[in-house]
Amino acid sequence: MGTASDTRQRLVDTARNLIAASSYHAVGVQEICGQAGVQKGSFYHFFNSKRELALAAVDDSADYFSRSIFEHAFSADIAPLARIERFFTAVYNYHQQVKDTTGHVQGCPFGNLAGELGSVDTGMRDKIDTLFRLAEAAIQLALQDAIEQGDLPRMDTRAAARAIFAYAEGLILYAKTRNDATLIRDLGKRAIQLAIETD
Amino acid sequence: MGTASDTRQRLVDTARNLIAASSYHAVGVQEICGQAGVQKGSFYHFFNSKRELALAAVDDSADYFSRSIFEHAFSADIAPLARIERFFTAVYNYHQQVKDTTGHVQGCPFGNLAGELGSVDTGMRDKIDTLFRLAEAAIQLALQDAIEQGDLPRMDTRAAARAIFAYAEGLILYAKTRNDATLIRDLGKRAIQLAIETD
DNA sequence: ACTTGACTTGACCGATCGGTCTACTAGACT
DNA sequence: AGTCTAGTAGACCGATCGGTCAAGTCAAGT
Repeated sequence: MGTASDTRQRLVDTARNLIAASSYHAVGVQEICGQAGVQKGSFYHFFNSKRELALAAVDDSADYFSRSIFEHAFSADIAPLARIERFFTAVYNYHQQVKDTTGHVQGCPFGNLAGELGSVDTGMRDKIDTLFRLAEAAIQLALQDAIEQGDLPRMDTRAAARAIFAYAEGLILYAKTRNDATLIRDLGKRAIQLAIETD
Repeated sequence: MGTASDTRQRLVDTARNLIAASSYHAVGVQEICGQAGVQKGSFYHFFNSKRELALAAVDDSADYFSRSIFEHAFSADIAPLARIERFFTAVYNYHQQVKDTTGHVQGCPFGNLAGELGSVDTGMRDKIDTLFRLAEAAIQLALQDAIEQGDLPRMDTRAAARAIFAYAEGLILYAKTRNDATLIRDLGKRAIQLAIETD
């Protein structure tokens, strides 16, 4: 049988775009349906609530970024430290392209949602937390490989990976408030400095 | 004459709290009025719109943080590098205290708003941008003083200050998604590493 | 005593919110 | 041919949204 129609996916895609362009609460079910060319009844056939669609949209976004950024940047055949550099430039490229298209640096879709809903919807927060941990793990692996290859001194790779990822999120938010994606590219070069221990 | 009543300030305070606890769009004028003990009509006597109140609330929050964190951390009689350390611990203290009170790390009120509204309300975005630049300037001054005192090598202090502030925002958002403020304290120690040039 | 104007009150507005419900269509299975 | 079910359609719901408005209170200025 399989799913005959692409209605569900159209809803997810539209929600992804609209929420990224503004915010969860600013986008209505009506607007999503309208832009997706779907009727209210169909919406609630596929999703029990707006929140459920948002959760699905986050999953979908996670898949997208995993494929388009993470698999590309953190491929094992790249030198470990170069992976982290690639990650930041890939993030820059993405946000620059969004700005070219929409006129605005929209920021990290996950970070934005975490900021908006994190204190109110713990389910959403936990989901984003899980995604962030995956990113953190990829960075940590790169750091471990770098140490093994003698490119970095021994260190607490978990803390360093956390610092680097938090820095990435901070740069993205900073780029959004400046509406200038190049900050990610320029300042991202300093990320590896965060791996140095300070006691 | 002066302002006889504290109605306006009650509205601002309430808006500050409610928006920080959830988000701009999630809080209604009705809710703000109810919690502040103010009638709809009075609200629109002091503010032309909900947005205008939010802008006033941001200004008010900026004053608060300027007094409670910035003046404390960036006082000129403290050793330059110690100022940056103090800044991060002050930020940690604040978010830990919010968590103790509310159960949630609420994140940076400015960063949250920038994430929610930055692509939609450029006036709000510019206001937050201005605030961020002030913070950046305080950090930059500390770095310059540190260089003069020989605590740091010569460097591009503006870029370094931007990196450090973005890192702070990133840590706060990260702490919110983990609901764990201690990340700010622990990882904040690495901030000064971002001042090191990478070419 | 009277005016002025800041401030308060609360009913009211159209629009939109998230969500429900019933009726219908169309393709697959028996 | 008949049944079943996933999906579509769109009217409808109460609640709430941001915002308006006319009527009033009250203290200061003259």
